[in-house]
Amino acid sequence: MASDRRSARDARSSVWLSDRPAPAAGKEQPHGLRLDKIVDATVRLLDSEGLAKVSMRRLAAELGVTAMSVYWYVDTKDDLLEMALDQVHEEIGLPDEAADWRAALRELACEHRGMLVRHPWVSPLAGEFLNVGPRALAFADRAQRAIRGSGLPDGSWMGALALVFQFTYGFGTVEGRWRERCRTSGVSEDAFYGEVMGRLARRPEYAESLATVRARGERTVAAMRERDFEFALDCVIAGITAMREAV
Amino acid sequence: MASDRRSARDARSSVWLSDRPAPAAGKEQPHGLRLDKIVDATVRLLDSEGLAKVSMRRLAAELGVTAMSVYWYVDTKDDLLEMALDQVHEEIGLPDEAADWRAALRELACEHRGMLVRHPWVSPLAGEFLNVGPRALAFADRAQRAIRGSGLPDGSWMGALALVFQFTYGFGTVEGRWRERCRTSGVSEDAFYGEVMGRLARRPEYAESLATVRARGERTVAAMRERDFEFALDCVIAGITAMREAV
DNA sequence: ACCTGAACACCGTTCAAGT
DNA sequence: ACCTGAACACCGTTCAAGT
Repeated sequence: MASDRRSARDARSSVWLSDRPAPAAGKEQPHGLRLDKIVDATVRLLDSEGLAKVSMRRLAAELGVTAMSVYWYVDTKDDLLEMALDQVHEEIGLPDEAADWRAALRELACEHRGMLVRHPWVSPLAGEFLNVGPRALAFADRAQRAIRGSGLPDGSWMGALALVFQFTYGFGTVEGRWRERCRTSGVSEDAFYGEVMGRLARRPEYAESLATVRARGERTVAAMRERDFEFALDCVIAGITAMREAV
Repeated sequence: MASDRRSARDARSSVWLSDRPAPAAGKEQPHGLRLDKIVDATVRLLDSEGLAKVSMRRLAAELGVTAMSVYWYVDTKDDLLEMALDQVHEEIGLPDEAADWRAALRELACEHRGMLVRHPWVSPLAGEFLNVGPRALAFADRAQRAIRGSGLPDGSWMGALALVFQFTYGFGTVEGRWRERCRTSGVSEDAFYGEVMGRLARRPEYAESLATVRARGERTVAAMRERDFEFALDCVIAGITAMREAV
């Protein structure tokens, strides 16, 4: 519980790997504070204000309490962010255990991307921390059961998973950041895309490059994105299928 | 030039998309300051101290100048970081134009990963900014020429590139962060890996999951990483090859 | 044209004190 | 056991002033 806290957060550790029991809910306190309420408030604040704007003081204000009260429940801001990071992994829907490996991988990839896009602050945190909380591990676990059914030799399992989920991580990161940028500046995605393309087109050296980008032939940013994501997923599945015999 | 600066950095823009000419070197000033020297110093500081530790005051100290001097050459810290971000893209070696598409994509993927690992601060910045500086575009441009030779229908080009380079982005991000963590805490990668695995093994619910991770059968973290990366690349190439007829 | 110093409105966190 | 207030050592940036 909160009373015996880890002394300091050393550079290589994680809340989830401490020797203490995992951060638990506990019972309601006089001021209505409780670890899980604090984490929920953190997630809400991250969603509405973005990672850069979230501070311990701002969060405390949201909870109707002083900044230092939060430190009774949490050792450092990083620990709190790590808990918020794991928290949103609960949103990732896990495919039915009976699903075949292709369907399962596809569903997990879509769910992963969706979570990253709904919470653009997740990407930097997932890159910074180990991301070994219980919900993140349940997701990783399901992915591993999926790849075990692919027919790949077991030495290739982790490589294949890295391909799928590092791809969704990168794709979701860029997509989420792009959409957030448009949202906060009140510009439609298509208008912003047109603006960026127009400015790049003024540099003659990138003419050929822009032609490649435009070759998708879709009219909206959203349509191009779906096309790219779908094709990439098809490509991965086809690649795994082909590699089953290749090794 | 520095004298007529952009007024303020609006949420959706980038130094590279401003109406003004691209940030240029200019000539040496009395105090030895110059934009390119400032950017170089920023890169060095980011490499040695990490993104979190780099501040305008710290950078200025490194340059033997007060914090506010830097603001003569740069509008905001974000603009400066964007220039540092583009700067390191110069390290990415571009394959010979005669190389076939497979060799070219492989080389670009390896170079991209290498850059990300050498500069772990690049990942968060590449996620945050548009990354449309001249060096980043030259890299993107070469990748587009490579995929054009793959035989894929042109509507799939961007999807295939997204797959390759979002994967290398995610892979390089995790690898770089992991190595930095080990470096700053003075633990070997293998010792740290053993520690994390040991702690996860105490949770019985992840037994099957850990078995999957261990199936790679390599003895060092470095060897596992190379195996995963190689397999993922093979898989992408095989996938693209297979998709040429599929569409 | 270039650089400085003081100031403003913030941070995360420590520590002693309150109830 | 839980919460507060003051303080410390920082931030990015503005602004008026120096040379």
